[in-house]
Amino acid sequence: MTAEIVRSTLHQKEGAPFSPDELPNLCGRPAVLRQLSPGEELFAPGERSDDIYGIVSGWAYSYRLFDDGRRQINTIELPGSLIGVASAARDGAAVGCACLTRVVYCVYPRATLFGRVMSEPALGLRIVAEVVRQEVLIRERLSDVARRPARERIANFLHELYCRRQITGRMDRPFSIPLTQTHIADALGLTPIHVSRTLREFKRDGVANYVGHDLQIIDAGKLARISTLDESYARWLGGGADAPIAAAEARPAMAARLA
Amino acid sequence: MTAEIVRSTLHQKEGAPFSPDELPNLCGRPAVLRQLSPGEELFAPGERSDDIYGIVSGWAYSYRLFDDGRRQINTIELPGSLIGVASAARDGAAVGCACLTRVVYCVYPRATLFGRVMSEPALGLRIVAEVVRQEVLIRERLSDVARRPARERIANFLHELYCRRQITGRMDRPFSIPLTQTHIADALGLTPIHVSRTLREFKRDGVANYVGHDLQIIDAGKLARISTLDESYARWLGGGADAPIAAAEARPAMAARLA
DNA sequence: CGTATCGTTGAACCATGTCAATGTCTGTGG
DNA sequence: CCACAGACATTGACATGGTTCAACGATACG
Repeated sequence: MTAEIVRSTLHQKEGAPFSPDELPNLCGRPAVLRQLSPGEELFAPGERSDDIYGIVSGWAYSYRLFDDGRRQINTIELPGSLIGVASAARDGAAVGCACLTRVVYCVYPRATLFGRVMSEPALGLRIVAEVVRQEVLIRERLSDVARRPARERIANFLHELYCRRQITGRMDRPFSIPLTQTHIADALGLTPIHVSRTLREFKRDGVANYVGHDLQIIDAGKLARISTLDESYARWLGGGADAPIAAAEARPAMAARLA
Repeated sequence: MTAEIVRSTLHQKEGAPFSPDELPNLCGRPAVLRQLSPGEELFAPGERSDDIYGIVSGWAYSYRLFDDGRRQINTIELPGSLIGVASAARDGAAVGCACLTRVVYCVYPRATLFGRVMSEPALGLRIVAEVVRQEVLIRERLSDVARRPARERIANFLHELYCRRQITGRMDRPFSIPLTQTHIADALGLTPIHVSRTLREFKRDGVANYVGHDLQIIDAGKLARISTLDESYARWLGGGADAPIAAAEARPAMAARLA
């Protein structure tokens, strides 16, 4: 039993460690639920919060604000995301989290959630898995921003979202993304102007186009071809249809010292 | 007692969740210890490993390798770091971890470490804290790479290392960093050539200079002035001399539903 | 119908990359 | 002790992707 929990927790077969359905009961009893409209904030930069949030439905983004007014979008949060675990590690950091669509989420006081871990250790492992999942996304973004030209960078970003879409709940067709060009720019370290130019090309090439305030993916195949996400990553994003892994059984550590 | 563990885990007062001293006994009994020389790898890209590593002494860096041969350095690992928690989430990712100096580290089979969490839940929270710590570093790096010009980017990077130095064990004076210009370039998304130019300026301005293969910080004050790390972050890096936090006590979650 | 928000377009500029050559140090083998 | 090779760092000339500035266009909303 223990071994099984460990195995399933480490090798996430689902899109995220937590499914939106189970979030309200994560602490054993029903959590507080709230909802917000597009543009509103779960928490604002500089605000000290002792809560952790779980997204039940909708899109949000967490970001950091700089003195000079610039904004760095770190992650796009979809249903199943746990928000605030990392943000609060360093107190006083100017991080915030705002909604892109209508968002329903639950609230866990930190102490309650972590207290629950003490009585239910497997929850701790799942939280580790969730934080790790976010870290993987950010590492990937870092590589993109550091080394890829704007075109690939944007394509990778959109492709990532396209792959994560199954978590969105609805598998719309065509898939549409509630992001402004300024959001994209702030996520990727570009200028809205340059995003505009690049997206213009995407439109010309029949890859993606704005419909109202949503960016619609017209041809996912073309998008995938422009993007440089490798296939195994794309699969992992989509819910870990990764090759099955022979998980080691939990057993006592071997004792040995350095010669 | 529980509340105390939760509190101390969440608001890390030390430089890292784990101290190098306690790493060998993390799983309850002495872990396997190994050591490597500069340039050798704890694990190589593409290698599938079911182990997690804890750095006891020395410097290492974890990185990702691309098809085109490029390398993205994600984090500089210092004593106390837990490596491989994130790397293995997505199997088959081309990530590796290599030594910058002689490194002593311990090895935990994943299943053993996570199995231990089941019997000692507080360990789970400490692992969460460690993963979160790394994530904060990467988010910061992302902001730098996305928005800062090369000069600030490099200054921030060096300043970060300078602040983390107390974890290095020896508080050398002057502080020296075992990184090649190519390492710095690969960490920050720059060209070694441009790093060279910028470091040349740093030398001219009496900020930092190479001595042998180590970059020595000559004037930490000047470095801090060039860098844009905010003060609270610098303190956090240095071991969380953060303002004390009134930690909430662990208590039952309030039950309430969305109206 | 005025105002706000977001996207588009063009022209000029510049931080950084690219290419290519040279310099410096260290260790090694004859 | 010298010759040589390998790994890094330095320097200069040139190319360019992306920014900046500035103006204009479209769409939505009260």
